Amino acid sequence: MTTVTLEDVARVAGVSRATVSRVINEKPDVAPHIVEVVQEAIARTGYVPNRAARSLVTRRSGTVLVVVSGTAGDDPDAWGPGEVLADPFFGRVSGGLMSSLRPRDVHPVLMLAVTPAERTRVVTYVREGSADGVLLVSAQSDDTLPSLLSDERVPVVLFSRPPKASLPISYVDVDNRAGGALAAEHLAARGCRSLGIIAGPLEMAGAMDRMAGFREATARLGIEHVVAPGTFSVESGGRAMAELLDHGVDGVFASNDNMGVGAILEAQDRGLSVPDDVAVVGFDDSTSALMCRPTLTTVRQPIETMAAEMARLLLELLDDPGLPPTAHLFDPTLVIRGSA
Amino acid sequence: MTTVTLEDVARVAGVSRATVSRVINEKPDVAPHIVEVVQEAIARTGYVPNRAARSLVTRRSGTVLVVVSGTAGDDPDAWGPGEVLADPFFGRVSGGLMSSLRPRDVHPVLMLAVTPAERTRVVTYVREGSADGVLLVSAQSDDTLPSLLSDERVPVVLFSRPPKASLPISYVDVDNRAGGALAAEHLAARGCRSLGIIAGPLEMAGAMDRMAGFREATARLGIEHVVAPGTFSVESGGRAMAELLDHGVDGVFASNDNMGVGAILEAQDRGLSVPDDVAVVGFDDSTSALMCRPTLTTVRQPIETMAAEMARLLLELLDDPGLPPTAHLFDPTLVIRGSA
DNA sequence: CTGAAAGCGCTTACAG
DNA sequence: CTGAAAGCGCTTACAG
Repeated sequence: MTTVTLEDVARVAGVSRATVSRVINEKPDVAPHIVEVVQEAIARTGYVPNRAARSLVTRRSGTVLVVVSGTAGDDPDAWGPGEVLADPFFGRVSGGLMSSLRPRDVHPVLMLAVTPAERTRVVTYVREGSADGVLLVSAQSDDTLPSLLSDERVPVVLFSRPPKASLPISYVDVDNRAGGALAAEHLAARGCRSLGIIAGPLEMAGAMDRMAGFREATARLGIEHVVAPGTFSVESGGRAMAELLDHGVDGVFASNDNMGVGAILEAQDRGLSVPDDVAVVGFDDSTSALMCRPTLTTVRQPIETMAAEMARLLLELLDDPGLPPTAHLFDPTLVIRGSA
Repeated sequence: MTTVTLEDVARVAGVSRATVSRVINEKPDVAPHIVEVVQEAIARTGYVPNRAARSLVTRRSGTVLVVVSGTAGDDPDAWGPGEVLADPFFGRVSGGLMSSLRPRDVHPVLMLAVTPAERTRVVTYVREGSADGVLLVSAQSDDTLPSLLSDERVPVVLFSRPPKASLPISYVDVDNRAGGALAAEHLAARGCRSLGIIAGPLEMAGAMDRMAGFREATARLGIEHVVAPGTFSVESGGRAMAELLDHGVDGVFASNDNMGVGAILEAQDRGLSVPDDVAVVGFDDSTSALMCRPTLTTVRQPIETMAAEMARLLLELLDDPGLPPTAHLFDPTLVIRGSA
């Protein structure tokens, strides 16, 4: 199985290497009959272009880095990159990315960035030409990777707004503030008089924004609310719900669906009825929203669509590096089910 | 930002390109003081080796393909590659792969293979040198990709046993048969007299094996059982449970946790108590096992460990292509919780 | 222990 | 419309 090269194809076709290269890259101005002869030679020899050789001259790898970034933290229950992978959220993001990447024959390389060394590795990976750009799924707002990439002029698009608003970086995000408001308004419209919010990890901008939107809306509506901390896990949702129930709330906004499920289970463990004694609204519209009874009313974010747009933005940026950063904020929608 | 090359570093260090290359690749037999000078020059110039140039000569990409394969099917509820990504199962596999790959600085490229063209693309990708080998997460037993890769002599390791036992391919898998037996034995030991199994998609070898193991055990124990079909989704688990309950079963084995959750919800919707009226055992020990009440008793497969071993096997194979195919079958364990 | 030189397999001005 | 030639940035025998 000695590998076939351009040279071999050229010999078989009786033309020069340059001509074969032109046919393969579908350059115009090659005589039709030559194209035919060359294609036949390619088929007969089973030729496949060597990517490294091509990359060396085109300076394109045909690959983008998908980075899941954040710090692991000490809390094993925390929202580190490891957990991100196992969360259906990441799978949905991957699926969305694929839908934009596949048609362009660009492939995603997965990388985790938790330590400083790993963050440097991300930059190096692009520098060495192994990938053309970065799709960054960054959770924490104190993550230094976005500004690192921006400083190093690495083409990058973020999933979720950048830590510093001033950073010249493209991103997609859902309007988390509006989502939090949607939850508050729905609970109020149901007649809830005493609200609670189960916050997400506050080092995440999205969790912060959901809470801010919820707060603003309750203030506007003149309803009291109490806050309990959570980590986005089912268990933390249950613990937070216990706190909130001790405060006598009758309506709860869980900052993600997993915690919403935990909240429902906790209420039921105490013999309370959802939504009659306490109503619960989640966030995400993930598969877990259907794993409880009643099913979870939730604020939906269109993750697949957002991810697809994210990839599209990066591809655009690679085609035209001069493009200014653009942000695409998606509207959340309320999905009403049984829990509120 | 003109790119720095070996040549530049060599000039700064006052040595030859070859020497710089040796230092970078940590070859022995370079004078200590030269090593120092070169490292300084590298630091000062900010040099990063060009991966394409290196690949061109070493014929190694430092990358492996992670392929999720299968046919999409007509049923939107079916178990296609798209759903595989969103399933926590895949996330756990990714996490496991990472743990073996990262220390070796090998990076996974994700690829979906649903159509024949995409299956060919997998082979081409390795042929063109874009990846050194393939980690294949293949669901369906009629998948042609394993034999295609084997025929083309592409280094590959499967997650789950190959469709044809005769194929000379390395793989890791859980002993699904033993797992099915574990479930049957546990239900029997609990005193269940009339069992049911919610089967997975039977085009998947694993689903088949779980059922076979369950069957063998019930036969051995002299207990009747009835079968209902499922697709691995929560909803299909509920539908199947409805069928089984109509048959009056008092113990159910769901071939995965999602269906187990669906089964519990269906029983409860009918006013039945789990586990008193009907006991339920799942398979996987995924996060969803904790999203229901009672929590789900389940047959655990050590996915992360299996995936890590899978990657280790491929790396080994790449280092020594002559190695014979090896199979690593992992033992399932029963995790007893509230549902059975 | 170090350097000069060949070569990996492509693409792309440059002539013609 | 086509070919000869240079060059992309490395690694690796081969001498010394």
